[in-house]
Amino acid sequence: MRIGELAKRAKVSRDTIRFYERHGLIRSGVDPEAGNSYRIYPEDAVLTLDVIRDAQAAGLSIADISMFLAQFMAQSPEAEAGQGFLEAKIVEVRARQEAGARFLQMLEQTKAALDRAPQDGLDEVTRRGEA
Amino acid sequence: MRIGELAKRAKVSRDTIRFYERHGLIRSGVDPEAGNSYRIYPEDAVLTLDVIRDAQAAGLSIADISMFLAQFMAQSPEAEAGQGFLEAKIVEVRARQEAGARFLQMLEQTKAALDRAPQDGLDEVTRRGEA
DNA sequence: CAAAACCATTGACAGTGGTCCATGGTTTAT
DNA sequence: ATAAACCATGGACCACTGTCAATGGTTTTG
Repeated sequence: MRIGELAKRAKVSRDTIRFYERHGLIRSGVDPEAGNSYRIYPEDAVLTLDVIRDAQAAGLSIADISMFLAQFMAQSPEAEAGQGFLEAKIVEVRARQEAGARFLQMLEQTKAALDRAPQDGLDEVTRRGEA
Repeated sequence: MRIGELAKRAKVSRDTIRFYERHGLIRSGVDPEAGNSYRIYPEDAVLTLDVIRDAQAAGLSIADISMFLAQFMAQSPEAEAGQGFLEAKIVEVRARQEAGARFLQMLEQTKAALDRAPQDGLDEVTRRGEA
């Protein structure tokens, strides 16, 4: 498919796709039949873009995601080097998820306290936090 | 305490503390006794910096965190306005946590597949993904 | 067939989250 | 009392993650 359709299906801008492609997260080719310079993206590029979104939510940088996708796609037996990378990212992401979960609880407790007593402070949460 | 001690205790740089302060995430005063311009930070600034870290892990921007802290500290009954803000952030963070968890699973599965068969592709994960 | 819609490439621009440096003052330790 | 360590302020600078605009070519559609 061409960039416009991919953009629409994956809900990202064309420019973002080009940005990712420049950074090696997405690959494309050209149709040799057609005499134009239009890039053709494989169907699974949509899925790749979904993965990129999730990876970003997990806190990975573009460079990280590029590494990950290389490992993930790895048809070639060039693994080994990236073993440590995956392990490191797992540790990192787990920590970030835990921190995020902690903060989510604070958000929820804060809202709950404010719902309960919209006109005064929220000592409850603060006291609970001190436990 | 002074900025150096806070920096050490919270494990952030002095410049980062100043950056946060400029953006309203941290507050400080000066000791009127001392004739200097050194800023004094309250004990709980350490905790605030911890919260900031977690909030960033949850994907909040500095502006968001500023809003949140204002709600959280809210001694004043100026709540109401921020009710919707908290709700919105909760929804947002939950979604991000789920996406992050999804990606973490991919990471784990990819590593597992690579551990199992370091020299060939990782069709298992791919096939599982297609379910 | 002409306009509208699409595409590629290049490079400038923007917002975010810091970091660094220069300058000059203050405190602490030797 | 002097050097080392600390502090404040201001502004320049940085990496990252896009976004936009200009230019010129291609396809689709009415």
